[in-house]
Amino acid sequence: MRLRIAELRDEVLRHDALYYQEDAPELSDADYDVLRRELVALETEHPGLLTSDSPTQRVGALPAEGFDTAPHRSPMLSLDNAMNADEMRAFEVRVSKLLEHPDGESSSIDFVAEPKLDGSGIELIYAKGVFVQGLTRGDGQTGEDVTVNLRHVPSIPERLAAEDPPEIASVRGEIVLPLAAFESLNASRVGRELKPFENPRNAAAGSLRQIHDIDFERLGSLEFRGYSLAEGCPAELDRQSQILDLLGRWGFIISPEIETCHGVEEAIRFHEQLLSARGDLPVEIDGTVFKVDRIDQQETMGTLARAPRWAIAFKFPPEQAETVLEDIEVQVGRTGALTPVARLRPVRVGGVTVSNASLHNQDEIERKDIRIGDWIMIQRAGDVIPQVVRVRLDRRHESVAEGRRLVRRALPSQCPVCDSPTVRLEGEAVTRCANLDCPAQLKNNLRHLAGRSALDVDGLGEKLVDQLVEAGLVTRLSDVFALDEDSLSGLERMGAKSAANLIAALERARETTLPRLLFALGIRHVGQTVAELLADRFGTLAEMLAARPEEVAAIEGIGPTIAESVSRFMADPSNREELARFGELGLVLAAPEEKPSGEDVPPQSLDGLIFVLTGTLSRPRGEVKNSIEAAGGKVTGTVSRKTHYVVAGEDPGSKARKAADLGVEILDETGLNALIAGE
DNA sequence: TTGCCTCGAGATCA
DNA sequence: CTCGAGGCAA
Repeated sequence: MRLRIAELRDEVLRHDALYYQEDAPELSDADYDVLRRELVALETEHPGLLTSDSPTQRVGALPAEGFDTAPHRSPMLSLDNAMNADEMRAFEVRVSKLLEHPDGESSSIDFVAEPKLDGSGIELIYAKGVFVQGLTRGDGQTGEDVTVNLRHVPSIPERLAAEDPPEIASVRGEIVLPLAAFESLNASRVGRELKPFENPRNAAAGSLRQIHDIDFERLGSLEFRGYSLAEGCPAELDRQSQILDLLGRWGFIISPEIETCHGVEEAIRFHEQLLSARGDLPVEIDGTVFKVDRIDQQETMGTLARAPRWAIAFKFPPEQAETVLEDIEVQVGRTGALTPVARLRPVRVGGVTVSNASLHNQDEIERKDIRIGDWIMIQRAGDVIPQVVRVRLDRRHESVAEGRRLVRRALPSQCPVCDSPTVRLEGEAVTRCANLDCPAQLKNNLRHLAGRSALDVDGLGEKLVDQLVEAGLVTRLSDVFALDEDSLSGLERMGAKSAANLIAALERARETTLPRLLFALGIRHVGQTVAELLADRFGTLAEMLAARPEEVAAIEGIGPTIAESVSRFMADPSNREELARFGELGLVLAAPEEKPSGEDVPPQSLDGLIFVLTGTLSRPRGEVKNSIEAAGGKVTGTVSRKTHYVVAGEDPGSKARKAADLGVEILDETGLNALIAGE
């Protein structure tokens, strides 16, 4: 027995090395799995023989903290949505216009229709046909490197089945957990006295983020389906449908339901058929994705910052459920706004259990005639946020109708937290607590100040903020910087170590930058963007405090509302005192940090320049536009004094004349390319 | 908004 | 063992 265990350990270690270091596994994942499981089983049976150097005990090869991040080869964008057939038709009109189709010819546009998989978006990189890296979507620019986990997903080929694979291929697709696998995985988890997963989507996304004790059963039940090739597409392919075929030949699973539709009406019919087949599919889907099939047309249309213009996600109607509105609670936000929140009898909808939903404001409650005790219909809109659709008036109980139970509770005239009078300004939907020192506002402001894009105070979370305010340790924002180990002792879950950590975090947070400070203050209408603008314009806090309202209002991108709010804040004596106190308590402003464009992004040769295109260019306009935007420039439609360059192709239109009139420089394509190249 | 994962550290019990 | 914080994904 001892011998067999030693043998297995050596084998597993050897294959680990082949797999992770050499990138040349000899065993299939399944065979490796068998080996490893035998070892685990024997060790479990004979705990006496378990040693710490066994590969089953090892976490070594994995990063100690979280996953590394890595940039995507090109941004992973999202898709525009259509919620109904009319929005689909509007999409088709946009497409036709961009392709300059005369009316009536639109039926000639081919769309590839693919089920919209409800999983987790992933990019796989193949170098010379070998799987080398897999990333989550992340923020679209940068994702988490989950390669180690993806190597155990059976439908991700280790090698592309290609004669002559591209140097680099970037295959994008979705990781899903098929329903059958979800069921058996949960059965097995229950058998092992683990909590079953709530829904396949979260189980799949969670599987990718495991870092210890890779769960082979879990990863083995995932499925990857490919849907695009962001890099490495052979030049002879000119349609999305051909790319899908290629991915299939390379060894990827492609959704079998995929079809090409001619024109929008056919697309709408496909979508309806898919909806009725939804329940019979092996994986969860939440709509249909339509892409313009021809790649030259995609290029002509181009891509916006957020999403390509040549694709759309036609979503299925959101799942709805009925439940009882048990109470309406009133929350006080950072700005003092009172928000009514529905407390619901928990109900499953769209794979999760919903028990809260915002009711937004008083008008909303009245418009829908929502009363405590009502049966209401809820749905999850836009994938995420639960909303109250309507009241089931036919199910309204007599006692609710007659108002014997608490009905249609208006937002109170007194703040539920501090009892100060509330106000609702003429023409505004929000009701506010007028007390600037309201503890609820203070708590939220403190949370905001501690947030990652503000002063970034590590470890200062919601519970701690509650305690600090309730204990009276913080009565205004600057008080956080007066905290010390002594004052913290006595708070819940606050031992010596936690206290020291918080003090250290505050010490780090004391050194910050002007934009972060301006954002951290929670000035109305000042988010990260406006804070940056203000900091760019004024440079120092002293300048900021000395700024005249007209100067603030004159900043490009800042309108009268924001300017008014900023000026008022800066003029307020108690705010000025607060700012001074921050300084006294050690807050210092360092030079502004590098803009996020810093390291990996090449220098932006066209930064801030505005272009107008005219005439026939050698490439589709969308392409030219993309390359200008990729270099940091902007392309607009009309020539004005703000235009920096007009790019003129073959027989230019009136825009070239206008440019000449306004004295705007005119470039040909050669000139443009030189400019992009940085000359 | 919910569900998932990880980490550090406090709380609890043998 | 449990909790709080933090991060990620839809």
